[in-house]
Amino acid sequence: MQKRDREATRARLLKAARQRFAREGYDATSVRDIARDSGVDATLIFRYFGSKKQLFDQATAADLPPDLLEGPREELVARMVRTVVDHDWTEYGGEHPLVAMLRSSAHEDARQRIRKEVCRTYVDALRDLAEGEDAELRAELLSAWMVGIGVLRSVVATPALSDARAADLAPHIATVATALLGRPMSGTVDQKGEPG
Amino acid sequence: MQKRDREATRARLLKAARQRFAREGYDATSVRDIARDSGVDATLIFRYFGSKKQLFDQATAADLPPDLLEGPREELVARMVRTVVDHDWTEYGGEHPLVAMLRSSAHEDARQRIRKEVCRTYVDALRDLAEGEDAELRAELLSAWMVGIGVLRSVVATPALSDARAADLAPHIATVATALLGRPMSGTVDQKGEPG
DNA sequence: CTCATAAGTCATCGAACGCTGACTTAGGGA
DNA sequence: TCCCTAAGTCAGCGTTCGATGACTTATGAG
Repeated sequence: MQKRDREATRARLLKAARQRFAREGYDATSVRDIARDSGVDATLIFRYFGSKKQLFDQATAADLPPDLLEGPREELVARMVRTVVDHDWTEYGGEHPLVAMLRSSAHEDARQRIRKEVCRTYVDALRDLAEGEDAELRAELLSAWMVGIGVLRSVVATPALSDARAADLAPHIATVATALLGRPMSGTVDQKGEPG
Repeated sequence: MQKRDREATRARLLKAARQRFAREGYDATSVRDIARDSGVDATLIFRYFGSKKQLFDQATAADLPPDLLEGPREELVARMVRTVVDHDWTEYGGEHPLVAMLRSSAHEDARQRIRKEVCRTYVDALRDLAEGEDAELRAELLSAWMVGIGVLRSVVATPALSDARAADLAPHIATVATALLGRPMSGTVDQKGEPG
């Protein structure tokens, strides 16, 4: 028996909710499921979060926009791929939060969240790199690639991409990013003081 | 009042089911929704299809693998993009069937369907074109792009890609496909006897 | 027209859903 | 130790879900 601790209980609910919502989507997840997973009474969900919807919003709120903008510009795409491929997303049921949220994309709220996140994390950052007339379109095309890689990895589970690490993708990333952005792009992220 | 016609009623149910399941996913769609949309009594769903699940299977059964393999090999990717971007998917609620099925990807059955479809439609066809050591990986990377473009268009609804026609993407498709496959690829589909 | 049959309707089931208000219990300050 | 308060429990509400079986009605063959 654990001690009574409001914040710890809240955290356990949030963690279980994140995993359930990621793996099974909003509709297929019941508040009773989340309560059972976390070993917490279901009614506390409403006491602490108000409603299932508000729990979803808080559980899937992207608390972690990784430091994509830090580092050399020519490594931006490589850093994006690393967050999609190498990052540990076990907190989100092992799937990239964006891919996970696609499962709940029947609801307009979730769609807007996805839209905002994709634009903020990928398109906006890439548009600056893509110079020329249709910079927006090329930035979106490269963003589409990132999202597609995430989808094929964790939803479609296609053989080669599922097992691939970011390093395996590096040469291809460099080629495509360079071709699409019209400027030389690196496929790998330079690690300070790390042996090559 | 329309005449009693088993096949016509079945077809109306299938059509309504396709649109509902595509737009809102499996869980957010109730058999009563489908019945209301099609103006048919809900119990006929179980009489004609057995269960909601079997209706879903039949409604989303890909009856249309477009003739992707017909035509010049160097136009294969361009043909794929056309089916994603230019094809009229109003029968599926205006969204590409694969993207629509992603909404139901919480269920393992749907995931397997998606996996089979992606592999059959995209990866298998592209692997032949990608010569060299990691042909499989490059085929999957290009497939990921196709899927990602579909997702950004209809789920994320990013501005430039949503409005784009296949012709707008042509030069970029040619560039990326050529770079990834290591052989010259066309960005457009040559139309027989059609003025350029 | 008759009427057997197939097409469509109706009432309703049990289970699961999100959610609520009244209740019980643990735990630290006095 | 007492006891007030906050943390956690419990029974159950109203609704909706997928699904069933008995019923009614239209329709075409004879």
